[in-house]
Amino acid sequence: MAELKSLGSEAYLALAPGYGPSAFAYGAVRGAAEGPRGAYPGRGADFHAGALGKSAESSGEQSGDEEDGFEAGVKGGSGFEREGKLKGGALGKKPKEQRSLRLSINARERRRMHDLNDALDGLRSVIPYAHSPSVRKLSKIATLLLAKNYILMQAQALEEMRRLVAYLNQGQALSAPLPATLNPFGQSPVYPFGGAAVPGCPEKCTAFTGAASALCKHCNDKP
DNA sequence: TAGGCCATCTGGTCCT
DNA sequence: AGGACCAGATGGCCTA
Repeated sequence: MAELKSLGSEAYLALAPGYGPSAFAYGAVRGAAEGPRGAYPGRGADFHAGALGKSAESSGEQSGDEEDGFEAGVKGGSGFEREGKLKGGALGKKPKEQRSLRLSINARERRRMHDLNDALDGLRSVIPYAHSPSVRKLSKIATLLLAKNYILMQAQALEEMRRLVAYLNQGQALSAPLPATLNPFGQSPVYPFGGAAVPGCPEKCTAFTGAASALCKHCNDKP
């Protein structure tokens, strides 16, 4: 599970059951190239011949998206469509109008899904995981679950920071224990005191948390 | 070959 | 009426 190295935190990897490390590993290992699939026609990516073949062999009604100016690939589709029928919708319209309307609706839906995928790509780009070309990108579900956990951990880190600042400023006693680490993602540690020891370390650090603070470089440098 | 993931089509529903 | 959103269905690709 080398692909998980970049994450470096079990808490961060605590995805929902079924989408945990094993499921995540699947998504991460498949290779970032993404292959022909996941490439949208008209988006500068090659469209796999299989889909085009399917398009040709199906009803022939789904060849595309004139409005978008590209030949839409066709995978799947309902039985009705494959039978060359247009069920429901656009009732009372001529078949040609029905088909035109259907193609328009399909194109809109395709654009909507592309926008959704773009947003997911944006989310992937800000999630700390292996963005290596040799590592397959996260699946959609893994992206969402990872993002959720990342947000939770960031909130946890922020809370510890606030507690420490409050303690140092006011000397108030804090009872709640702090997270063991603020470096869950294998990134370079960021210390709030510019890489220096917390003033008064180690007395204050141990008094604050009962153990060395993850926020104090001096504490973390100790073997 | 089975299972996972994905793109696409489609009809229904809700909103403007 | 038209568009956005959603969920189901379908089939292709890839990996174990």
